[in-house]
Amino acid sequence: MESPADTADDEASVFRALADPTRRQILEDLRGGELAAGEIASRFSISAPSISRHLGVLKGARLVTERRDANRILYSLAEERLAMCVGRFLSAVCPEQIVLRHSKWRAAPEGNAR
Amino acid sequence: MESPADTADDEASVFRALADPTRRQILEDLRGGELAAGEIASRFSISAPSISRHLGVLKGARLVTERRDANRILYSLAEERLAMCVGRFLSAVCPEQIVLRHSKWRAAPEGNAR
DNA sequence: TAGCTATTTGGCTCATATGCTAAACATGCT
DNA sequence: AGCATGTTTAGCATATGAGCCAAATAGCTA
Repeated sequence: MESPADTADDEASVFRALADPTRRQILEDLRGGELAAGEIASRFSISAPSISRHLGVLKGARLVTERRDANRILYSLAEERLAMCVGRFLSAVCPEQIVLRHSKWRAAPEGNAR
Repeated sequence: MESPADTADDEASVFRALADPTRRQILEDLRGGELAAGEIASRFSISAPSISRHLGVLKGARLVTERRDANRILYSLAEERLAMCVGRFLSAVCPEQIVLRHSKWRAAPEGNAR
């Protein structure tokens, strides 16, 4: 089942995940299809454990999903979630500039934490 | 003239600016038009100096512009830049999900920093 | 100039984030 | 079982970030 938390501090975890350039690059790399953790790590000059941590952050923000394939763990991109979370914010701030293809999210609630 | 640095570490400054919920809220607040620093600060429960720092970060990412009006400094939203920077990334990662209204940016170069 | 308001800057504390290496865990193979 | 491979977890060092208060700067008005 889908996790219920989808509008509130969700945005926070997504934008924090996107704050790091390595993580953004991982997402771009996953655009081509699922990749094993090691394959991802080999594209960067930082250690595998560090990449593993980045993948953990992305997974925590639910921007990627993982599945086990024998020895390896394959990661894939949660495109729609990324587009929804970021798109929701973008259309709250500059709705004139952007248009979402799938507009099936709920409008962002007015109550903001401050 | 547009500032020349517009594709490279620009994205980094924008996404780092967006990582903080207070800063995202400031951007949303500026959606209604320009606001003085003090007006912005009064909407939050944190100190004016802290808000000033947040505004500095947003200004550094060129997501807001400032203009002086006598005593006060009025900030306004750089909507298009926000849409462009975030939209460029979004369409690099999940181009199927989103569509930009003004598509007048250059395509992101292949050479990535890593 | 003095005094007032608005805003930023300096200097500090505390928490979080990122990187590393070494060690643990998981899976498959012989 | 024992070993090789792939990945994560533990533990640590250092850097960055966000908050505060006090003090400095900028502009206005008397």
